[in-house]
Amino acid sequence: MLRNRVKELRARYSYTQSELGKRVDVTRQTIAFIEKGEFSPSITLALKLAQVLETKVDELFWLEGEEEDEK
Amino acid sequence: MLRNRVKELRARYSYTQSELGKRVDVTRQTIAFIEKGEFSPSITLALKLAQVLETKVDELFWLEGEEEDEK
DNA sequence: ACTAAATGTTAAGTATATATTACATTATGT
DNA sequence: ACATAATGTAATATATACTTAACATTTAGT
Repeated sequence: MLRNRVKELRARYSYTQSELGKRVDVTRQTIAFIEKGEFSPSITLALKLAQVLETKVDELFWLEGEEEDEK
Repeated sequence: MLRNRVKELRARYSYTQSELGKRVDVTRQTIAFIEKGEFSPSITLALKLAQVLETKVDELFWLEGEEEDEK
């Protein structure tokens, strides 16, 4: 399960979803999806987000709980 | 431009591409593509790789050079 | 030299990230 | 109360990550 702190850090900088999206070059819907945890962004986007939000990727995103694949 | 140290760290652990793939639950071709820098993996995969290779995502992957989108 | 394992690489398919458009709801400022 | 900005959310389309399968080349062990 992928978790993240994007919404929290975005609030800290008082960025709107649109503003943040513009800074990392994606649409506001993409930011919204990420904040809702609906998908796992590319690492390129994650790196840009960490850069803009002045943090480390490892502090912005992390894996939590168990994997559900029993493989 | 996305760069990474996967091949280097994989060598340090003497993992084969297949072994590493198995540990992070992708195929060896996916590992090969990443090592060649052919695409930008999901952050979920990047986190798993960092975990298995005992490093941080920010040390495994980084953005280099200028963005080519003039937008 | 032989064999098997590891890697390089390519093509075609599937899954999913991201864009675009659109509309509804909520917050903010006047 | 009104207008506008910000957010929630959903549908459809496109780009790209990732899989599967296959074959060729290189490497390591005997």
